[in-house]
Amino acid sequence: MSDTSNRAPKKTAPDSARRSERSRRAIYDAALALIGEIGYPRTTIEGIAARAGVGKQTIYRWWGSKAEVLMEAFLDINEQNARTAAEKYPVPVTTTGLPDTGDLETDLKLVLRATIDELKDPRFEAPARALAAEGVANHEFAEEFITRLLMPGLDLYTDRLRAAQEAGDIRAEVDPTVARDLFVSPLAQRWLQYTGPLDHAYADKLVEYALYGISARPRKQ
Amino acid sequence: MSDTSNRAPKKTAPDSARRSERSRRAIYDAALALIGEIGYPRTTIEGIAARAGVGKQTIYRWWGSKAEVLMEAFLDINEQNARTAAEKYPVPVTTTGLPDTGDLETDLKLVLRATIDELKDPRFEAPARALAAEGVANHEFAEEFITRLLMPGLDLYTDRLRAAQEAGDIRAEVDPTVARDLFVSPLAQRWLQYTGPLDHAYADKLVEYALYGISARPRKQ
Amino acid sequence: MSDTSNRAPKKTAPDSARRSERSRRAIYDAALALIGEIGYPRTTIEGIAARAGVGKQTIYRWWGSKAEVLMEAFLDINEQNARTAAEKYPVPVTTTGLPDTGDLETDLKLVLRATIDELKDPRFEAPARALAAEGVANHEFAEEFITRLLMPGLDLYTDRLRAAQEAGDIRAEVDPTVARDLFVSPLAQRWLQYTGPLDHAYADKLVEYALYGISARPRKQ
Amino acid sequence: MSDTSNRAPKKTAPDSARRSERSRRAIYDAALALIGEIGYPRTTIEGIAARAGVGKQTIYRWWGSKAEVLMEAFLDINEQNARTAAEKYPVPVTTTGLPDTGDLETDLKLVLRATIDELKDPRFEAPARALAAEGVANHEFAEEFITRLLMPGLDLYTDRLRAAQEAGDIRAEVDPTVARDLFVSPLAQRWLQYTGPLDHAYADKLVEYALYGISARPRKQ
DNA sequence: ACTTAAACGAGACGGTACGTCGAGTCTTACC
DNA sequence: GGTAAGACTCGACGTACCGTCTCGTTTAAGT
Repeated sequence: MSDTSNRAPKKTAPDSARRSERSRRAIYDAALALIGEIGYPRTTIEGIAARAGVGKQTIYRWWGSKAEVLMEAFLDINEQNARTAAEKYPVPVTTTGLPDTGDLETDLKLVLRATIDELKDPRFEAPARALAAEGVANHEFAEEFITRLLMPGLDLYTDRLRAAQEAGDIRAEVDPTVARDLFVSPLAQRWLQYTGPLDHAYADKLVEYALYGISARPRKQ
Repeated sequence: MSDTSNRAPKKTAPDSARRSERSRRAIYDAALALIGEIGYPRTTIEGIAARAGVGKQTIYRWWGSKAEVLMEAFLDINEQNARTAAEKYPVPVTTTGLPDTGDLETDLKLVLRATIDELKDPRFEAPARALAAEGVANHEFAEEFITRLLMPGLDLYTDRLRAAQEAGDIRAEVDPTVARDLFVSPLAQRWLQYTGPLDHAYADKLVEYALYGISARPRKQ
Repeated sequence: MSDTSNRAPKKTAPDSARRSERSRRAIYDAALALIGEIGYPRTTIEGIAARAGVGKQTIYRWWGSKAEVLMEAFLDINEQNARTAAEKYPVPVTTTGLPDTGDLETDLKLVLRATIDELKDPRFEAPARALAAEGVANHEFAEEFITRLLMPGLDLYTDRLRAAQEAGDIRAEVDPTVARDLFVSPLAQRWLQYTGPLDHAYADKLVEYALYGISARPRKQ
Repeated sequence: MSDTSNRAPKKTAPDSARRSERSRRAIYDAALALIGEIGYPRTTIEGIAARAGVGKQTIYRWWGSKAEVLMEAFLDINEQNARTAAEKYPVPVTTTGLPDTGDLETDLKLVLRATIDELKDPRFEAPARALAAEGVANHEFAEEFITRLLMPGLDLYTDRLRAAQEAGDIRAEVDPTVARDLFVSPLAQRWLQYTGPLDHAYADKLVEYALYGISARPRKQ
């Protein structure tokens, strides 16, 4: 049931059974709070430790870097959200996947709009950007970031599109992972790089253009 | 016509007329070399100064941060490339814009493939990622980064698409900036976040899907 | 008995119980060595730290300035000398005070000669001058310098003179601290300001003149 | 015959005939003002130049260090004082020497008291201490300091004492330079090292003790 | 009066050290 | 053995001045 695998130990793996749950949570809380208040670069390990009422060594024992702390803090939030959602709905959305009402266009617009709303959540913004930036700059970190945080979200889209393809709503020769990028990447870039406004109208246009094409002429051949 | 005003002075603006061109170039070279060799985070202002054979104050006098140095180094490269290109071709590509042979699909594939090749250029990689990461994390920096480096490149796409629209190749009601994202953002995200392979086949698929849509059914209404 | 209070803390006083004795001695040694080798002004905190194999912060944690380090280095030497002397002689000189053979003139000549020899000790010269100079220039520092280093030495003279007065060797109305200056200040000035040769003959003359006066005529009244 | 030679040039001796008198005075004024306001160590060459409205190079051209500037500023003050005094009195004091009324004791008390008053002049204090401190720490500088500033003042005492000796007021075998120290050095040390109060009563006692001795017994032999 | 070369103000430059901050390691005392 | 606390070594930060080096601009001498 519980996670007994050690993560990122330094010398001799610490005994995670004796780990202080209290400190772990305090560290997550302190890290997220500080990043929200003073920004990621000015958030220091020392600052997190002091705010959490924890020794520095306790952080270094269990994590390899500030970025790792932040990522696990995020994963922890996800987990809690999932648990909370599970209480409300018998079968949580994040487990089932994206809604499938049979109307692909409507479903996609709905989900993209929701994604945009989530990206614009101010509590979410600062730490999420920090995490993304770390991933851009640091290949090694990116790998963990992608597999543990980013991909699970993207796969929901891929799955929904694959389902649509099987239902005959999407052309058979289309690669679902590429198709997924047509919807998701523009959102990602507008969020990451401020290349334009990120609103519901944008989501709707993306869905229309991607589904039916922008060309005024039929495909060659 | 172009911007000759001095930028980013500290206390009492230094006299840019007396600025040492020699030092400026040495600093760009040192910064790019170090970022390539040891990575952006381990590249320090002190390291750049030492490598460039320059006093630290000379860097702090003209730039506000490591990121600013890097950005201007990039702009400087762009300028030099433009100058070099101008010698070869009477009318440089970057001024004219993207190629317009009349065949939109072919043109787009060509340009996207070239963009991908450029993104994968190993000399380009490390500093460009550093710059992008800095932009993701730091809104203030992002603004300059976007207007001075990112947007000029994106606008070439927008312009080409607008031309296609005027030529009747793209539906009239399509927003060219949104259309542009269908091609460019997937590349951006795959490069920034390693969400999938970034190759010529990918570029081709993107163009096909975006131009003609992925839907197996006609648009509603 | 001795001074166990912590001194000169910066922000939140560091815990002197956990202080590294090893580093403290290394810092004293490095400071004295550097001052001897390259002189006081060219001796830097960074240099001391590097030579002592110590972080700069360790110096800044426990001392407020280069001068304070030097003074404590001196006090440390004094302490060690006292300890060493205590091993040789059951009752150390510095505790007993100046010799009192009953012959004031001889005693004073002996002690002044010894003082001159000590002042001319080459190991002693550079750091002692630096300390004195710092005291001349800086009133705040002077206070500590005087009470902790200078006065204890001077008081030995005052005490000896007071004893002589009680023995009837010195006129009753003479102020011993002023009398002390007649012997000590000329030495001090010749050492500090090079106003003349500083040798045993000088000491002898001082004693004779001060004890019996330079006037060829009797006192008025 | 007179000294028109340039002093302390750097590379090729500057032409002192073309020297700007205006700048020279401005530099003296700025140096003394700054030392009075913020203290000697925090007074910088750059600060003096800025305050004097002068280029740094103008200082480096004519002086070798901050201390040299200060010393010449002092000599300049002396000169001006001498000139001012010369206007009042036909034969200036500093040229004639100390007063010689025939009563040695009274003369010495008068002059020592005047010296003490001068030492305690607040305008005089900060720069004079700085100069003295520099002399203590730096042998090379000390030499100039002594010959040009200190000794001329001390010689007045020596001369007066020699005159007294010739008049039969002081024993024939007494060395006047040593005798001089009995009066002057205690003042110097109390001023330099704060070893006790420096007032008129102290001056009086010094004169009495030095003239007639502190011993209660006659000289041996 | 005109020419010309040096001194001048200004300040950018390559450097060194400052005093501070934080990283990551290590030690001590507690539980 | 994990923990809170914090001293330690190390290295970079951004600042302040150093002393040197151009730059024009006065300015005084010598034509």
